[in-house]
Amino acid sequence: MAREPIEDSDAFVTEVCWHYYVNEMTQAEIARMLDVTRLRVNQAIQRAKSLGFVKVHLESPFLPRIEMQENLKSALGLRRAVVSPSNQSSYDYHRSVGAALAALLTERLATGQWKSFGVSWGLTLDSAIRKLSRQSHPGLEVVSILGGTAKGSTLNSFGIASGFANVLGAEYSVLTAPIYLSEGIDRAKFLSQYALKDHFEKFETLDAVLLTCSNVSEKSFLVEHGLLKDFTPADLIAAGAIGDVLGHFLDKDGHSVSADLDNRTVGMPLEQVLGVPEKIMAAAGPHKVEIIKAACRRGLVDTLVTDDTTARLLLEADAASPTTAH
Amino acid sequence: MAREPIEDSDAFVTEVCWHYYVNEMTQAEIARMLDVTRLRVNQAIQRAKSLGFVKVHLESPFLPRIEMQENLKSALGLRRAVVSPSNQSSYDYHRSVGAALAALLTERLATGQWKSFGVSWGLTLDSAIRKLSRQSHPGLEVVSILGGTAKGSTLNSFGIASGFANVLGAEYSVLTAPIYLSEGIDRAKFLSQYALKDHFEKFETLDAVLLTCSNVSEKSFLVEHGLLKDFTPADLIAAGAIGDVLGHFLDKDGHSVSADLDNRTVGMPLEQVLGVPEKIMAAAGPHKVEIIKAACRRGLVDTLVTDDTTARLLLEADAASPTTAH
DNA sequence: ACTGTAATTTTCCAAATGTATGGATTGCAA
DNA sequence: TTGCAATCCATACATTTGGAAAATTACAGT
Repeated sequence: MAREPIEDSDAFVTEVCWHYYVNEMTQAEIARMLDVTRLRVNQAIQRAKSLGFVKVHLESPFLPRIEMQENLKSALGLRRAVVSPSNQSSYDYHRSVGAALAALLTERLATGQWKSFGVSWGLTLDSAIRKLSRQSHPGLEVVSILGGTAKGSTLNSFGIASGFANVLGAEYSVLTAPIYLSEGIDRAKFLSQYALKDHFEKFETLDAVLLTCSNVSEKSFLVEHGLLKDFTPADLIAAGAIGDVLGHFLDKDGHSVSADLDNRTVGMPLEQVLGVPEKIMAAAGPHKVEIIKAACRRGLVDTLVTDDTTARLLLEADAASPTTAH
Repeated sequence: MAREPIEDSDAFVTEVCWHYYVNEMTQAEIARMLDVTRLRVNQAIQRAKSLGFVKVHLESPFLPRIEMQENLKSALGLRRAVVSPSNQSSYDYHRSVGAALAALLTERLATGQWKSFGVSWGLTLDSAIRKLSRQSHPGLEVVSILGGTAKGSTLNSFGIASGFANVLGAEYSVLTAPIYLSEGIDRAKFLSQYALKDHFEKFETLDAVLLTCSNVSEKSFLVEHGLLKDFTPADLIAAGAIGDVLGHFLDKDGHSVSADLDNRTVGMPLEQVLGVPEKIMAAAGPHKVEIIKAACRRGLVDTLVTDDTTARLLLEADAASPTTAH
């Protein structure tokens, strides 16, 4: 080795960003003032952006899609729908929906008097965390409502709950268990463990849950990393599954296709979800259209956060199949 | 007249900003997608910025100046000091300090349990309002602690209090009176008016006040627009005045130079300010160094929000004059 | 002192952004 | 219809930004 990389301290990065965003200086000016190269300033700003140091935040983000939101509400029987504009050309589901969820969550935390809310996990929630501004909610508890997988630590059960809690200035409680129990483990016995029992009791008093969903495919994170050997995507599809919510694979009407798998799933039961006062689902992408509709039909969702691409598909599909209304 | 300017609706502006800031599309891409000219997109973004639609917000803005903050605290006997980096080349006092005050206020509102706080007026507070994100504090009341002037409506007493209340989601109460009473008006009688009496009583229970200050010069807003004919800047300077806090002109030690003028000032008395739990002064600029020091010496300040240019001058001046310590 | 390595700076270039200008277009009035 | 006035558009151009080479520097081991 030859030379240590000089680490741009957080203080330096913050100062650069302050000059850039607040004082609206150009990068070259800042470089001259602080006597560093422009490159360094440029990198500092980019690092700050990627680290989430700098949060941009639109004051009234949902004006443009109001009409679509209204249509979604009536089509899917929702209490509230949030549709964010997406970038059709380089389509990234998570970014836009994450930001919209962050804005919604901030609003709900400010006005609704939540004492605790449940979170599952996935890229969408991870993205929301990175869009949230730091807040302080001392009495609030973030409760993980789904077991985790071995891989993918940050967007796993643990990382998501603690991530929310950290940025919101809240407490958190994680579900220290795998999402699916291996064969041979007695579910009742496993769940009766001291720590788990306490945790499961918290599900009863949640003021809200943040749900996600996914379709059934090899690319799905859950299928790839979490699913048990005994269940293949093909099996599930054959049984009518079109996607999953909280690890439960559902058919078109939102009913579980495998009581067997349900029995091994460690997390909040869907029946219990139905009783939560605010059921917020954040999901987007053409491949999620069907499972979103299924989840709505089952009554698992009262607030849907999605993007306009997905919303359009949801409305089209809905208009095409008149059976939906029931 | 020939043609109406097509007004870019808020919805359009918001959508453009969402694509630009959240989806990180280029202006050209957005223009193509929405089928407008790039110029229009560019203008929409600029308008959004100037309207305060888009708020940028750094997560840990005060790391860089910690040392200076500590020095200020001990030099001026403060409980807390916030020093924001300023743009020395095109120096604008208000922008940077306004943003710093906005960040501090957001933090205090989240953690401190304020029921009401008082505000004076001026460009610095106006700038802070425009940096604040929309919040919701239903139980909070913003109380104007200083009468107004006829001119300069937005940064006047009324505009500042309602501006804070609006963005913070709070109530407000304004002081519907001129800052200085004309000669011949009986102060006691005037202040005993029904509406004013109620308002003055609110001063007793304020959890905090946001103060500003100014020096004595023809350029000072207060001197230019609010001051009575009977008092000229020259008179005040001759009497030892170096600036004003809440319309009271003070000397080096923070004592009023004109009991006569004090008697005509409509606002919170300085004696009463001393008893407020949090006394936050936001002020910057070389011309304010002396009055800031005077206000601190009088004990009118326990939290100072300023920029690094001013902080440096405050510390230099302080080191030069050993009398300060007392 | 020499050399190899790794990081930084310099330099350069392409893309994106901000701004100005002449000409086309539109709405209105005579 | 014509002329006027104001606006919008296409274009061009200067600045700023992002990123990627080539050149330089600092360090460690020989």
